[in-house]
Amino acid sequence: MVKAPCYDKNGLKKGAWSEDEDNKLRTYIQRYGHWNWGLLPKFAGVSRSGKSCRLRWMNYLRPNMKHGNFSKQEDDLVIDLHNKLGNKWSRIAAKLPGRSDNEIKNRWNTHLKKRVQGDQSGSTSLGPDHDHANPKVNLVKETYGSSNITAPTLDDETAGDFWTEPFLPDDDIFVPSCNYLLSPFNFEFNDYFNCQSSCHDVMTSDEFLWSTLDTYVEDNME
DNA sequence: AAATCTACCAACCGCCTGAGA
DNA sequence: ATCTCAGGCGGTTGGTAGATT
Repeated sequence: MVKAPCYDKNGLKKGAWSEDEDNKLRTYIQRYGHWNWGLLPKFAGVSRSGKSCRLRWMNYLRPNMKHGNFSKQEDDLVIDLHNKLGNKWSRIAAKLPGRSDNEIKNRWNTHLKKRVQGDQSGSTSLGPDHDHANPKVNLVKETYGSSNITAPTLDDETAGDFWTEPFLPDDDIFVPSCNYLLSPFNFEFNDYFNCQSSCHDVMTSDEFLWSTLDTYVEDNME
């Protein structure tokens, strides 16, 4: 189901993400945000490309991401939006809370495309409570239910921002007890790191970063 | 029980776009 | 006006689990 880990020519890891990598990336972004995807992996302590980190965050680690089966309402909304927008997965994803463009694309290619093709030669069988006139309403109903949360207006072009704006941590979010994660604003450590890494043309492993952190802590903390 | 096939989906790759120099 | 680069997007790949032979 997942790609086996391997390494590219720069020593950056590829393939499936480990739980440890997920935790490092999640923890870093929750604390400092994704201020620069290109540099973020180094500061977060993961041996991945910035692109890989961005993808992992956007598709899997972001808060409130749903995983698993799509509801009928979600399927209907994807079909409706695909009918209107075509393969604009990011725009479709902006209308589906908790679903990434990648997930929707996969859903379309593996299930919905066949269903739509089949429907063109027959009729659809939607649930009794399905709002045929407005599938968006179905999704909002299901997603928000009777909660007090106010959903964005799905017709609002800015609604996508509601789901993709920078994440602000709250008390419920898991944060490991590492007290010296790299901050882009921690210039003292940055200088220290650059000094320590000067003999390394390329940072080849996160072990190096963490060992440097350990050394830094030993040298600078009581 | 073993081999093969199929469906699924996480992740990668390459291209495009927009911002800044 | 042109170039560079980071971020984003959409198409594709490939590993795995489950189904089938």
